[in-house]
Amino acid sequence: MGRAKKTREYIIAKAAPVFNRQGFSGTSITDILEGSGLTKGSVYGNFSSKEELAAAAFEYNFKRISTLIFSSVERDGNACDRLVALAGSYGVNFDQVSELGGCPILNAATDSDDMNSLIREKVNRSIELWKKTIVSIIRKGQELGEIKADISAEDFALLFILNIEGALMLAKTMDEKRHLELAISHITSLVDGIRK
Amino acid sequence: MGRAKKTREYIIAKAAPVFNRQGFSGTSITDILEGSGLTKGSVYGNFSSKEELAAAAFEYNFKRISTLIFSSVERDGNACDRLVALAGSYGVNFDQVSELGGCPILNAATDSDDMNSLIREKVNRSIELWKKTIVSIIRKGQELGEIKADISAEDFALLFILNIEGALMLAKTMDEKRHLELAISHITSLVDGIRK
Amino acid sequence: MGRAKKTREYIIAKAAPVFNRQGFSGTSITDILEGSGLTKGSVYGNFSSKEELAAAAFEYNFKRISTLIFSSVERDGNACDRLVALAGSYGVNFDQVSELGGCPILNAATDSDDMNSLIREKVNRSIELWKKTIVSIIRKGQELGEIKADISAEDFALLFILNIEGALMLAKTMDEKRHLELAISHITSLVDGIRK
Amino acid sequence: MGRAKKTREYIIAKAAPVFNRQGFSGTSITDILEGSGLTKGSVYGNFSSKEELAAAAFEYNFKRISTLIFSSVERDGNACDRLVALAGSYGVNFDQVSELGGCPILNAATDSDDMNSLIREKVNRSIELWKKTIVSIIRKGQELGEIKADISAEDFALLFILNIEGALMLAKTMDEKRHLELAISHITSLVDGIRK
DNA sequence: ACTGGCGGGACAACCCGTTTTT
DNA sequence: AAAAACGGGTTGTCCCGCCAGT
Repeated sequence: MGRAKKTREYIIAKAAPVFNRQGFSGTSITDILEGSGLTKGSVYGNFSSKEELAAAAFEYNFKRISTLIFSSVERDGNACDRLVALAGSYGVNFDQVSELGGCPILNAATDSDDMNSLIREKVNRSIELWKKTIVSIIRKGQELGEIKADISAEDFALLFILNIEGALMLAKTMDEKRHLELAISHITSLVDGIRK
Repeated sequence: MGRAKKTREYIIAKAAPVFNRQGFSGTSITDILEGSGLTKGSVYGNFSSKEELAAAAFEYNFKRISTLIFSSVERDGNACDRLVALAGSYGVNFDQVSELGGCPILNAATDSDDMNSLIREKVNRSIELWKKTIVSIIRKGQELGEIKADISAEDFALLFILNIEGALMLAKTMDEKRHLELAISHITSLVDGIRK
Repeated sequence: MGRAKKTREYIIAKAAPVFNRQGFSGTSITDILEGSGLTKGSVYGNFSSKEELAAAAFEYNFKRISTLIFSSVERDGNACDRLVALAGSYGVNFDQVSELGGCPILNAATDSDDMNSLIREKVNRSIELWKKTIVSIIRKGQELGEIKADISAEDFALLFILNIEGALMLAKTMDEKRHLELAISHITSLVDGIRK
Repeated sequence: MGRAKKTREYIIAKAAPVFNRQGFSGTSITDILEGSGLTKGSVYGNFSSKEELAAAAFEYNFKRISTLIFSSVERDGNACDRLVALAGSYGVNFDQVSELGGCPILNAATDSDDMNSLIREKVNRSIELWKKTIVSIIRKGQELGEIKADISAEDFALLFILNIEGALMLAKTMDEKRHLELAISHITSLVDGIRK
């Protein structure tokens, strides 16, 4: 990685949790600068606007959380087990995710400022990516006869996501990790329902 | 209603959708003033700060959406039918809710600015209220033998809420009303599962 | 005193120390209202502008302090003794004057906002009045042969005033009552110098 | 001088007479901006608050007036002559001082807004400095046998200052330079009184 | 008739994201 | 790449007019 690239990455790493916690318009460039040794010059030398930085920060956040979540899911094995493990991973990593300001998808999707922006686009792409991952687990499970064939993989993936996101919101707002665990066990029983 | 009270209500009514759409720090007092005929004098004469106004606006939004949603649910009848009707009501009223900027609970809960504020408190109270309503429907159903007695009313209510909220987020972000309907039919099948 | 007159006086009495302490532009109408039970309506019903109120407040302050200072000076007796007593009176009443925010003449004269205003005029008239009082004491003393005849009463009066005012400024700013007492003893020796 | 330092100095130079004439709360940042080619950004880039700027402006004013006054006083020579020259310097430079808005010490000390502020502190330090200068002239005179040894240098200095300040106030308010001259000639005779 | 207090809107101080200069 | 300047935006306060209710 070149030096320029490195600075860019450093800025993003510093900006990411701040944007995730405070939202786009709640975050000022100065907020990001504080305690980072950065200067406005270096930020605007690397990003053409606050929005571009925020977009890069979102991607960084998403990748970070994704890595965290997916790292604890075996790459192989029974599809149902993998789904259960994936859901469980949100519970296991809840505290770490909270520390970074919560789920970046949930935050960015509801951060109302970025309507019509390039962030919105990235959020949608991220959800699609997430969905696709789940869909491919299910499809593979169906091919291997581990999951009922007449189940809509798309719908199940969506249900999975929406349960996690809804639970994350509730857990964070009400400060009740239990609510997330409730959703996880619900998903687990859902998975059991499609098991062949 | 006195003149002052009326102005106060008018300000809240004008501010509510703007806050709901743009979030707290994404909304400037000027945004609210624009096209409302209001002036700063009248706003700050009636509210001591932007935050106080935002809190009042949240309450207004919540009450408005609640009325919308609950008005289409029969006050009497079978508990399961009522739960299904309640879930369905989110689908029926989706467009109207969208017009107001989406679910105020979802918006306010994820609006990262209001950590530690009086809005946060109101959001939590609103969720509790919503939960309590569902719980009481279930409890009544259990008493009348319409719903299995061994079901946790609390957990079911939470699951209900988190499915709706997660779906609302997905539907809004991806502009796919279908996702909400998916959650509704999921809830419907969940209700069928607890029917006696 | 009619009721209207009474309200007017009450407003002035409440406003006077605030203006004396905070100056014209440093004082907001709201400052005066606070903790007085007054309302803006009543203020603007009785005074056409903030400036008019400030002018009335200055007069009130001046009269109050004058009364305080002159009340301890015998109306008759030796002119030199009366001058010494007058000077001493500033020392005796220093704490009370301080409580009201200091010498209104000094405050108003140096309150730079009221250049070209009706307050400026009132300040000048007040100084003239003060000077005249001292001049008349001296003149009477000269007529009665208590004071040297070749002394300029005007100049002596001016010197008297300017010593008191300068000392008041120093004493207040540096929080050293001693500085006022120094000026008083200086004036005392000055008086001794013109005694016949 | 670096560019930043230069801008800072320029801002202070522009702000100083405005603050001296209009007082702290009577001066708005916009007042300073007007006709100076300055922008808000540059002001707040160089000063963290209005108060900090006002404090810098006071120091600038004080230094400027001090230079004006003390430049016409010989560094050597008879102590009494120097004291007389110093007093006289206020008369000679009265018009120039007036043009800058009057004596910054008098103005700042009576500008009621800055109670408890860092300006107040600077004012006190300035008076102390002024006093010390006079005291050292006297002390030196006493050592050289030009001034009576039993005179309190401190008290004389205070008397000197308070006469000048009181006279400055009177002269400015009543628009009578004569009053200042009266004080100067009074000080002159005071000096004669301590001459050995 | 009068006064309490709501409303008006200009303006306050200060901060923002960004561009220009060094 | 950093520092400084920019100027329009932010929330909130100001003084004051004016109307509603006694």
